[in-house]
Amino acid sequence: MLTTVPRGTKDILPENVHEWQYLENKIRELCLLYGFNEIRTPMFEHTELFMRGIGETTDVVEKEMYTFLDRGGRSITLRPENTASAVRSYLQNKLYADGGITKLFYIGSMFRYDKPQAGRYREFHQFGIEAIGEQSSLIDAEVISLGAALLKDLGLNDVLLKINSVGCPKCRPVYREKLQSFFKDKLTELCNDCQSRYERNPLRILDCKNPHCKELAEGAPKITDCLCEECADHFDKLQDSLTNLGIDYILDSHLVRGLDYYTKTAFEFKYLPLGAQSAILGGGRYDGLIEECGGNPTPAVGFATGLERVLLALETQKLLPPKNAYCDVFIIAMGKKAEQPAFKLLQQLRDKKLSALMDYAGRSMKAQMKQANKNGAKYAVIIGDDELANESATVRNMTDSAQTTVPFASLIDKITFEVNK
RNA sequence: GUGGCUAUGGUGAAGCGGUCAACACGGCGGAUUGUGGCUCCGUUAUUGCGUGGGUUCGAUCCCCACUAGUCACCCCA
Repeated sequence: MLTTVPRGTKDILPENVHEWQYLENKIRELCLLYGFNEIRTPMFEHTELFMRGIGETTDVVEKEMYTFLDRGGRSITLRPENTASAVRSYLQNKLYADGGITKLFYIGSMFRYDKPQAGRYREFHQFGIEAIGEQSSLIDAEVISLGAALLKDLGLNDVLLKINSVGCPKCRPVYREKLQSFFKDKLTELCNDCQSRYERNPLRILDCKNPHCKELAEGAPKITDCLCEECADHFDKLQDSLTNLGIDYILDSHLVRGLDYYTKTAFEFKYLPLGAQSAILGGGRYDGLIEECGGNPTPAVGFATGLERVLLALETQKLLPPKNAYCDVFIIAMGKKAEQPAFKLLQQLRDKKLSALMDYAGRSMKAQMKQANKNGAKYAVIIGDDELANESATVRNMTDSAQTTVPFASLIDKITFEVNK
């Protein structure tokens, strides 16, 4: 126990952090380009925020939240996603006061008590964006295009964009009824899950993987045929925008998002080779959430993407950057007398912003050379008895093995010059 | 939460109911005087085979539980 991480968590080790940094850098670069600003909200919030925001009957809230009472008796929950928090912050800090649209993005840990498997962790990381305060379908298209651009920038080509509209409080109930009457006489044939979905959330039946349910669902009314005029228009315009931008998509009337707050646009980028975890980026519009959280009715749209899954996808495609060694100079001190002068030189090089390393164990020349090599040093600087006697160091270029003798007096300048050239 | 599979040194992995548990990589050291990347040699790896029980004269190899990983379902990112 003492030397084991809790189930579903993972160390990101030094040999892999560069992959995360690479991904995060790409994300920040892109968000800047699209005018999204980073926001960092607390890792935990009042439980109520997620219950209201995400929806009490969702799986996330019902069985996946890390909820506990703090010492003051408050019910606290580790954030299972960041949209509710972003909206809370938007309201609390009156970000709407700036007028117009508020464009936010976040990167951070989320927590869900799931059964872990590859690409699914209890602590996982999401990057997401939220555009709050604009109802035009252009912003939906912008959000989707940012997602598409990210995956494309990363080199991930074999992704599939699916879109759908889940309607609004006006037209969804109508559709819901139509669906129920469609399944009414098939009810007993549906799987157990779907039978309970029939009452609670019949839209979910369309999403069922059970082959028989799939069969039964064939010919079910499509929500896109039942949208109210406003939703239908919004959806049409979104498709025009996507086509206009050259973003390929497929319509999937069975695409239903898991969280209650979605309205109108729902979309998902899939990377099929990941199997059950193929959903790498998903989002949609949530025009009702801000009001649900106590604000004025405010339209909003956003997405979230699972960084572990993106990384997994990049790994299968061999798209991750290699870790590059970072060492300009390795100093080799031979013998006790050379130790302090070498140590001083180490500091002087670092003061010049050159990355420098040395060995402290008094190993053999050969062993130290090996270390220099392993660390990817560009130069090795050797200081031993001969060098001390001559007040000069031996500088070895590790790539072409050329060696020169450089007086201590000009050593720093010489090395700095060589490395920076 | 349900079901299947798996669990050997830092890593990848062979292996058998009972002599020192292969091999490869890695680490460390060496191949004449103070020199790396290739090659060769030696050495090392909680005297040990996830943890705890059981069967047995005896288990790393058989059984059970637990833990963890993995896959599928559920759901999601």
